[in-house]
Amino acid sequence: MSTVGKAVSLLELFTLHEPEIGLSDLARRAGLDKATARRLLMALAAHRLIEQEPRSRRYRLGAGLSRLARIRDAHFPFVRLAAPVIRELSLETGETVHLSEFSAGALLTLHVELSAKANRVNVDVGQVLPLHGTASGIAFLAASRLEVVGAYLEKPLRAFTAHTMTGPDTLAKAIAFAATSGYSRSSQGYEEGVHSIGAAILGADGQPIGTLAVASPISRIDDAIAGSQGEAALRAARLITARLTGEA
Amino acid sequence: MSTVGKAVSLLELFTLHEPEIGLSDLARRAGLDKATARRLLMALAAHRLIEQEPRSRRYRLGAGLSRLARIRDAHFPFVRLAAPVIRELSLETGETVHLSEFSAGALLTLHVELSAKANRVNVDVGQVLPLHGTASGIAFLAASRLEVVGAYLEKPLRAFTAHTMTGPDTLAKAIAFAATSGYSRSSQGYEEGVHSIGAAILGADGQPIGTLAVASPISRIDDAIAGSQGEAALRAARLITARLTGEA
DNA sequence: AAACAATGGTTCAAATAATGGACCGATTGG
DNA sequence: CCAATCGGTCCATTATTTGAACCATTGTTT
Repeated sequence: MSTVGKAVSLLELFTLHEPEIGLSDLARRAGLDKATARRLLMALAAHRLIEQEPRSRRYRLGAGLSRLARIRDAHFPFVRLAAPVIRELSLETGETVHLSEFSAGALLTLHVELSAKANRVNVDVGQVLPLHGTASGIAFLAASRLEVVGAYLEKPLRAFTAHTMTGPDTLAKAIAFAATSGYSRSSQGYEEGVHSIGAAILGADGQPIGTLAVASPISRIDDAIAGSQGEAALRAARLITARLTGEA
Repeated sequence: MSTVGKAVSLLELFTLHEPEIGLSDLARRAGLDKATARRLLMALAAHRLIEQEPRSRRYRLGAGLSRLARIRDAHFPFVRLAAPVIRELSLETGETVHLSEFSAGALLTLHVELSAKANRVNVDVGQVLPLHGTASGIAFLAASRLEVVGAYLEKPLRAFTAHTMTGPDTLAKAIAFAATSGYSRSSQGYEEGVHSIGAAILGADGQPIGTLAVASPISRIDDAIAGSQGEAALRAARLITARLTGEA
């Protein structure tokens, strides 16, 4: 791996649950030598992508990241524009709703609005979703150009649960449903007991850039509820698309 | 410079005003070979810190930065922690109060609490403040290490109004005042008719990371009021510092 | 249309920067 | 009090990065 890749993989070790990590720990988990890890951390710290807590000497993500993210978000205000719509959709459906952006062949979860119910689906920001096997992914594929879909379906597809759609035929069917109805549906394709409804968000060029999805415990879902969630998800996705492309 | 440093300096070429840059341009500005720049960009793109617009083939900051910034902000909630204190200070003084973070040689306004009065100072989130010429900046310099201050004062300083302090001597005096009293004072240094009182917020290492400032119409200010605003600003800044560093 | 000057992207021998085992002093915990 | 772990440093060896020369393509100028 490139040196830069190693440095970035150090950054990626930090999570919401573990925002500060010591040197030895970082080196061990990244599979690097302690000396190497330290040199990389120092290089990152020089640009404020990493900070070091002076008391404990542990490392954490730096302010430079916030700065760079602000620049990106100002130009590409996906989350900022979508967040209120996502929240509204969560209140309307009473379920957890999450927003994802397409990036490097997968969907990256950017924002989550959790259901207020005790029995709810939990999704983490930062989670990477495959294009097959999640409602978000199917909705994304359904909005993509055919050549993109074809290229994706050629590769072997991993099954995450016993219900994951891996056959090209069943997937094509699900994609066709999403293409006609405007929303996709996935029952326990990624995690047992979770039902999801997805809809694609489009960029200014009409190509999909991300998705939103309503995730419910399967026990609360029947066809009528799924249908109304689908309509609501589609409306929300179209609203975000319109605002993003300035057609508001 | 380390390879990692070069890669990060590529990221730092993107700004609010120029969020997409082509390969040759990036290489030229970073002082790197085209081939080198591209390899670094590819390494960054593999981790989603950079994206490439497929049509124009230009590069932009990637979604991974937003992800990492979210993790950092969740753990190091500068604005979230400071906002209630800012609000309280605004209510106490009856004036507009704003919060800034040091970033790339200047202060970036992150949060504003406007005065309830009709005649008030308006400040915008996102506004960039110079270190000289604003009360925030003087307070920041007064809390910085001497070498940082020296380096900054060496460069020629722009005058924003007829009252802007640009001479090293007058600035040194203002900094000295801020260093002893804990708060800085600037009268019409950045905008005519505006009087400001600033105080620095410190990180865990004792170095300043940002500032807050009380901004009033100059017609409402006399020395006694300025003094009480200064004491209040200092208390508020210390409270935020304490909460940030966990010494609450 | 032809010539031109950019652009993004690729290759490979040479040069440079990254690597990691050994080591140090300081904490920590049994 | 000792053993284990921590963060941090050193430097000969090694592997990665480097950049001039090279395409193919695009868009501009003559």
